[in-house]
Amino acid sequence: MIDIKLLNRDFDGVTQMLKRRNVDTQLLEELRSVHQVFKAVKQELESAQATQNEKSKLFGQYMKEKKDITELKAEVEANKLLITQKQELTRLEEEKLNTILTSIPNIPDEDVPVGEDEDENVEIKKVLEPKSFSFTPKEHWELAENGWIDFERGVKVAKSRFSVISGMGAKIERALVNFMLDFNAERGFGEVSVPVITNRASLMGTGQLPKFEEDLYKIEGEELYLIPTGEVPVTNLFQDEIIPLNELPIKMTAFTQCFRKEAGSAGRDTRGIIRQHQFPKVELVSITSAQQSDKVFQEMVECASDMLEALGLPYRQMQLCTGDMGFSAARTIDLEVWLPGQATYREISSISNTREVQARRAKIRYKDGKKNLLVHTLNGSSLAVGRTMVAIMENYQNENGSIDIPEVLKPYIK
RNA sequence: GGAGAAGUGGGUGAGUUGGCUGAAACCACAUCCCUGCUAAGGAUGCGUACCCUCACGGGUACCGAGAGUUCGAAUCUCUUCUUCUCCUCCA
Repeated sequence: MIDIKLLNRDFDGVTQMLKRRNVDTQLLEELRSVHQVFKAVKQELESAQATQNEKSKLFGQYMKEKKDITELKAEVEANKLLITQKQELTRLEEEKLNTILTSIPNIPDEDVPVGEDEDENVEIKKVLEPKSFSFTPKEHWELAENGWIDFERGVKVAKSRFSVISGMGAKIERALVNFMLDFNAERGFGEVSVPVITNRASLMGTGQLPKFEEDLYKIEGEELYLIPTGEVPVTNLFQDEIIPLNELPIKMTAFTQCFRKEAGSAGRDTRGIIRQHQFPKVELVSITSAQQSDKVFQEMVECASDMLEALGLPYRQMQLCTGDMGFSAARTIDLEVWLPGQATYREISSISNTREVQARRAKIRYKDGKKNLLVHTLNGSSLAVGRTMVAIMENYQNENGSIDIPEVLKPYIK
């Protein structure tokens, strides 16, 4: 949700910035005019309410002084009607306002490259040379014949895009989670364990709702949803709070399962566990002041990057262009890991600074002296665990189909 | 799941025969004064959001949430959520 005051103050500037994300200028014009109408109507409402308060006070006086109240009563009654009308009007305008407001994506940072889609993302750097194989490297689902991943049984107990990890695969998955959490802890990210089901308010707070409902699993009969990412519960931990400045930045890490319907992804990545309805992920979330946010963003990018390096997985950093960024993000850096089986880099982490956008929705503020300011919220995967396992399988495979285990994971595997 | 009790500002906690209470008091906190030594005393300020105003200042809403009764509700009614206690149940 963008800052409506900023839009009013600098309409052309905001319009320019949002144009880079293909937001229709006309929509912004409409937003501005709806806001004007809303303010006007609300003011009329408030002045009618002020009258009502005044007259009601008089009423008490008259009663005490035993004065005649029939005239006053008539006035007050008429005014009451007016209030009801204005209330209805105000409600309608506010609804319109919110509908537009919640449908506008975040303003990209000025230095974010403009582009249509992922083809125009900009590579920042490549780290670690993909190793060359003396044989044709297999894809992870072929390697999974070693028993690490059981696709059929996943489908049996649930449906397609679910799988079962077993044996050494399961041990590695668990080792990865522990390794990641420890790694993050060392860099100052405090561990939290949170609900994987959240309410509507939380999903509104981080921007998944109202626009992306079709990709969420909803609990039948309740206003509850399975989380599509740990970002939702962790960020919303501070929903509606005012945090003292000296407690910032708050840096957290959490391991959760994530659930996505993958609506609109039919036919993509149908083999393997790259795209599942349920997947484990270790998440990083930070809550910072405006001044801290760039620095912490960098720390998060480094944290995830160094983790890949520690695991010995070749990757590249990509700066997403305006067209490829998520709805709430002002800037995003994706980490893409090298998959020898596919001979391509695939997303394994995505780190975003949403600036004030989520904070405004979730009402997360901090107190700087006497002022209450919106925090900046940042989130990023500290690697998707499933995809990390895929990367390990493919990068550490031997010709006979066996898979070596990265050094850093060995202490975690008994 | 069943039966009771309760939900007020950062905290404790008044207010529940409806109007003068957005809300006493105390604590905490902030600034200033006094004092002078590791403590104390005094003054003032101290919720959130939106709107009007260059500013001083003013308006509206909010006493868990939503709806209702009323000229007027923190105070009455209904719904709902949460917490606590007692059962029941359970990893």
